[in-house]
Amino acid sequence: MQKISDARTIQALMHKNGLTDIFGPDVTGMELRTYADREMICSMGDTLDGLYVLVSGKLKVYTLLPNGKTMLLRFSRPPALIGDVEWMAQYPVKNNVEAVGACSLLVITRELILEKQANNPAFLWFMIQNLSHKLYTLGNASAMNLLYPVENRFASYLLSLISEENSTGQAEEIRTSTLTETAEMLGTSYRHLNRVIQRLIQEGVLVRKKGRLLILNEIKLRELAGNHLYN
Amino acid sequence: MQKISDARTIQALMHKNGLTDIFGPDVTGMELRTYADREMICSMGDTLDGLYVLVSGKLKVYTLLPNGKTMLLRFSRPPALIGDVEWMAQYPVKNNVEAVGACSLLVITRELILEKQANNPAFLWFMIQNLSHKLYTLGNASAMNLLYPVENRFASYLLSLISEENSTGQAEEIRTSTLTETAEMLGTSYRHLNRVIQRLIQEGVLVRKKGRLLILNEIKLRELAGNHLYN
DNA sequence: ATTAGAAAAGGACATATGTCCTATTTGCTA
DNA sequence: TAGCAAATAGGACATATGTCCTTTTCTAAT
Repeated sequence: MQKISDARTIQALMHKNGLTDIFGPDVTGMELRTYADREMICSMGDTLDGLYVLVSGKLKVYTLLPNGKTMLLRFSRPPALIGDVEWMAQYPVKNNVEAVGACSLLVITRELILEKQANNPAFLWFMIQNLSHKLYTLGNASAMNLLYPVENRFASYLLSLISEENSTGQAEEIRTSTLTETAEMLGTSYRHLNRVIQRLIQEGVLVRKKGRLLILNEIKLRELAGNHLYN
Repeated sequence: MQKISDARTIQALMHKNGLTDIFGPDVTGMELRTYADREMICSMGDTLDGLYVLVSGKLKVYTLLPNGKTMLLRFSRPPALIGDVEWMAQYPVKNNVEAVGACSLLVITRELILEKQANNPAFLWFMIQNLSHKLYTLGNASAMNLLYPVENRFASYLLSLISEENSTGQAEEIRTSTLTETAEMLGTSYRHLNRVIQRLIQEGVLVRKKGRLLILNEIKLRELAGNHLYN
């Protein structure tokens, strides 16, 4: 993780992400942090030092279950807030947030929030809209998790991870976890996930290549994914 | 549903539920509505005319899935907000909210919110804390739905429904749905729910009596429920 | 008391998934 | 290049759950 203090860069990102309308044009106390692939933005048990706004890249958000396993909550893309639930309502951090590829986040420090924004209706509305959106999408994901079997959910997971197509017209999985970790996050066993992968290979939807999964039939995969559970 | 306009009653309930601190002492534009058992507070597709605050009784909140089935989201007890997600972020109503027993709700009308509260930081903070709490508990419920089999989830469901113990020391299920509806809301089949009930009867946890389920071993039921999924 | 419809109960068979374990492959380090 | 640990793959057996259907019980109306 690297901190960047260049005020012009920060100002430009704020403007680009509509944050100037909320915080006003002359705000100070904002930081820009960049993270490398797989770097943790925050982990369970952490105390957050502010709110984080994802302004570029993608994040994987997952939680730890009582049985020690993990469970994927969502992938986040800009603009997304990290830490709003825990910080505002003063709950302990219970989700892990991990960079998928390089990411940049603006950090709204605690002082900025407490001293200047706690009574700013524009900022509070921003929070409300963000929380409502998360509640809405988590409700959808929760329903789909209960309703759909692993095949559909894995299809959605893959679609959340594919890189741009290479020159052969195929999309390639961005490997962010081992298959064991992926199985855990999808709430299934490694054994069963492998059955699902095997079946998708037999159906010509996927192919293994050098330890990666290539998507041969993206249309079919989207069909299987239905509503994107993890977006 | 009955509307009650007595200002003294409304003022007393506001004070009792801490709403005077938020809205101020001289607020007008609030309504009190009482609902009978099984009456709908709102249904999918409705347009809400304000925010609802549950001040007495209990509500069952469930959603409709793409396959036409329902799924239980939570039981709500006072103080709980209804309609905050949909109204604030202008999403369509996608949950059904149904009274379990007699209920009373204060309705904060649209005019009151738009004209007097939209820039009231105390009110906005109230919203934020409510949304954060819902997000936190839905995340827990989502995880448990994925992690625990029907037996545990049904145990939690029953514990959310029991009335006070009768003189024989047993708790009795408040029947709010047919078993078919209950199975749907728990995301399982009627057949499987009946297997689970059969097993719990064989284990001496439950007994059937005149079409109702009596809880014989509440300790065991709480053990099975673990974290209360639906509270 | 009877009847009809709804709700409940459960058989039979199927699929989805979990657990436990062994074998093979891959990747990294020396 | 070799060795070792981790990751991957899959067999065998088990449990959880779904689907489809028939039978039984319950409830409400007459």
